[in-house]
Amino acid sequence: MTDIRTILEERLQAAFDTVEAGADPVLRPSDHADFQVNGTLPLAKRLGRNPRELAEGLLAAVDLGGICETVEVSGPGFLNLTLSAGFLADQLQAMAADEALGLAPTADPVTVVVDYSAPNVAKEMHVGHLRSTIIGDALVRLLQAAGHEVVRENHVGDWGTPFGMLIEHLLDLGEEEATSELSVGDLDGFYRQARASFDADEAFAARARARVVLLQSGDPETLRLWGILVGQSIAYFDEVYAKLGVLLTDADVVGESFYNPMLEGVVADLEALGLLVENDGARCVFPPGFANRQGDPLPLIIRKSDGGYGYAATDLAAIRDRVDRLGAGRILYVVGAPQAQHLQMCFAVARLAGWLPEGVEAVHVAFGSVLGPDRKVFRTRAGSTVKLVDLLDEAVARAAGEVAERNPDLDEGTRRDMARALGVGAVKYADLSNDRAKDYVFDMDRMLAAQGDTGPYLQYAHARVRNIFARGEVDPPPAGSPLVLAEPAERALGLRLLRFGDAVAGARQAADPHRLCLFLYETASAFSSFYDHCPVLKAPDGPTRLSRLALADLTARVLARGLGLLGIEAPDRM
RNA sequence: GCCCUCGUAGCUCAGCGGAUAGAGCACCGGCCUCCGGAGCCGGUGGCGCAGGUUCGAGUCCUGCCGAGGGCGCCA
Repeated sequence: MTDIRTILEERLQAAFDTVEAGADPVLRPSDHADFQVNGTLPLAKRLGRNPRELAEGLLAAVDLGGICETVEVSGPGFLNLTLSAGFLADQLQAMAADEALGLAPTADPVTVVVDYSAPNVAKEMHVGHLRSTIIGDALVRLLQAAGHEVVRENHVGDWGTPFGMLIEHLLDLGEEEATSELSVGDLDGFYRQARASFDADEAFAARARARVVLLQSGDPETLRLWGILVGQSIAYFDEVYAKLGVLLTDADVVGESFYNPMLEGVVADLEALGLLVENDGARCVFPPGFANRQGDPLPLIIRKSDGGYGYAATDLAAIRDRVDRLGAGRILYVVGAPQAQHLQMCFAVARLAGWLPEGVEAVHVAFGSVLGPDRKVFRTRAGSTVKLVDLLDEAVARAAGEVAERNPDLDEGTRRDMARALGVGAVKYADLSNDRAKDYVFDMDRMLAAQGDTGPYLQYAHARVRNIFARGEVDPPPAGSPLVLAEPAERALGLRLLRFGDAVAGARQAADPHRLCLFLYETASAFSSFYDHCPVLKAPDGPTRLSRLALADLTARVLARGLGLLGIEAPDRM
């Protein structure tokens, strides 16, 4: 099926071309009609003509027969388009018959590498990882749905100086004891103890430093111990991912250590290109356009004065690997906003070195911080970071209370599934429905509220639709069933549903899931209004009943699919 | 000091250069002859300040004020 927007744009373009070839009609949704054409005003300005007269002329020239009920010149010279109910009904019928709900695959699929989540070995996942993981997951789903080849990369922090003390702590505890501690997910406890020994015990610190050297020199026994830490942590991350219901698995882990063998080449090649500058013993690149607080050029440190590699070296190696080995046409970094400058510098250096060719896009999909009620970075009352699992468990537990109250008749397993879908969905939706770039205040009461722009409200709307069929013991009408949009609420819902493709495309192009959230909330609202005003099972006649059932079914499918693209479940009951 | 992001209703947020700036929460008032009231319908209330570009600015540009973040060997 061809979406309405495309159809309208084609017809309008033909009319605009008669006045000035290529003039953009600037078609937009409107508060005053279904769509409005804004392009008349700039065009009139350019031609020095009266905008209303020009609009009148275009109105006469444009062929919208069978599509629009009315087209009129309005205000200073806009064209207001009101679609005909019959056309809308036909479009909806086609959409309902389409498995993909009108979501068309992209014309130019590329390989997109999405770098997200990135927890640290032997460190707890916290709310910062929540944002990266959830936003990244939604973007992966949106891109896959468009037919892009998506490579998920979880850039786990599995290398660096802290591993000296972590390995020594592991030895002090004994392998078995350490393994069991890590397997229950007390990662922060493990890390804290290691840190404490390092700070308090000089002998331990010396062992830790020696251990770093062994690790970096590839000592087999040290690598084996390191592998225990990494393996246990990744197993733990997998549990968290499963709890979150995201697509990431341990197969997507491409840790920092993966790039170790490539670092020497990064340095050598930068050297050969003449980009590397020795500065205070460190080897740096100074990409143009970056300055420090004195206004001097800002370095990207590739190799530290102690001979170790900076994380910039790893990030550059990753870019090369993604372009050369994975064939990336676009790389998305779902990373917090504070790292903007670092990433921009890496991209700049990669461009200078020719590792990031002209046609390959590198995009920092930046996001703001999660704040506590005091508007400071979210922490527990004790001042430590909040464990992601604790947060999820609390959300699910609260949802479970709600579910038990409303569905005392259901068996425990079903209730548990519902509570999980509800609790996790609430947390995800709250995060995704905010503008990525902004900080947001974490408020569990609000995200779990059943009213307002929340996950539970959307899931409820979906469950309500599904329940029409369960309660009425009817199946959704077969594909191709005719629709009638007689009531204003039917028309409003129908028009809303037809904008699904636009909403999905917009969210994908801007890498901004909150646009899809907004659409889904509006859809749920439109459905609720429709459901209140238009009896479905008790419709006045057979054709109306069938049409409303078809509209209800399409609503359920759009909500479920839309939520699915965000990584949020849509249970049939709740 | 320089750079980046953000200032929209009491609170939390939408708003793709277009008309009278929209929601939700809270508050006030309606709707149970109703298929799920976790709902629907209505009301009160707002673009940080000052310039500029434009036919038209919440949106783009400049300056100021305010908040957060970044600014050479942690990732």
